[in-house]
Amino acid sequence: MEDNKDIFKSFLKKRGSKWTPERKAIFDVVRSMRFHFEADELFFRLRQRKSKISKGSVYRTIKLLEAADIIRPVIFTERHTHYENILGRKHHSHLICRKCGRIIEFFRPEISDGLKKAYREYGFKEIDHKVEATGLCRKCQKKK
Amino acid sequence: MEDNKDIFKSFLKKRGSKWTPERKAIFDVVRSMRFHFEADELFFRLRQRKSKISKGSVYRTIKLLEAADIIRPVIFTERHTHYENILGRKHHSHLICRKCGRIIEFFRPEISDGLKKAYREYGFKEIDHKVEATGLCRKCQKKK
DNA sequence: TTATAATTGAGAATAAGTCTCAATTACAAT
DNA sequence: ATTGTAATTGAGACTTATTCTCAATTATAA
Repeated sequence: MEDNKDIFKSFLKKRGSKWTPERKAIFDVVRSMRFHFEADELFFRLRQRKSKISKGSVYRTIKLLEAADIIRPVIFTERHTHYENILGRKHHSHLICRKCGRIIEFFRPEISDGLKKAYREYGFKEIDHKVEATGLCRKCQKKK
Repeated sequence: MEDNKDIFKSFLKKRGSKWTPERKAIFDVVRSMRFHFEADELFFRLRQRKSKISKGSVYRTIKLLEAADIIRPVIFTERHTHYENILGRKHHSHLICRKCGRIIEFFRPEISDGLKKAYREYGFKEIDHKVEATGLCRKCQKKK
């Protein structure tokens, strides 16, 4: 397995882009995120670290991290985009409670299997997929 | 099967809301949409029909149609929300070409099966789900 | 050390969607 | 039919995530 610490730097070098302190700081924060996050959250955490990186750079770097397959957008039917760190993680689906908003990550081989068949059937080359299932969690079902 | 023409009217009556000409006009346009659409598209089509319904009413009515399970949001990683008419349609997944944007709707029993298992495993009561698979269609694979 | 093309910060711009509120309207009760 | 009233509407202001612009700065190849 490649060293995760250098994956973004390598990606940038490979495409002739620069490895700047701003990009390093943003990548560091992203690597520290254990769950889903939004652009604003990165910005806030950078501020906590006394960094003065601008929002513009945060958004710009998010796009680069997406292009590098380090994060991917996960959309939860809200207005702003959520991301998740996918470095070294198994591809998974999301189960979301409509009432309390709790998010559970799960993996089901049947789903991967069905997707693989669909890609084959329509002659598509696979890139990525998202599965978002909504419902009511046990607690919220009781809470009439 | 219930008469689709009256489903929205019944829904509104049942909850003590009014059946207005504006809501009827918007529902008519929605019923005429064969594929995915955005709020703006409804607004534009209403204008073509010489209707002067405001954007506010379009957005408000979209929410009601969602609550009535007549349309549902389908999110394609873009900034604005897309909807699809689900009246009398089988639940399906989307396969999207990253290059040309082509969207294919498909159904795979393995996916329904995997989702059902996930809902059961985590004790969730099912509401809805979305599956969005992205890749490159046959044509775009060739077009290096 | 220097040249230069890429990157940055600051803040203006954009645009989808929401909110406000006075005027209008559907419809239940008379 | 008429009326009372709560719901709905249109118009446009507002919000807010994200993008854009551009002059100043900086990483890096030469």
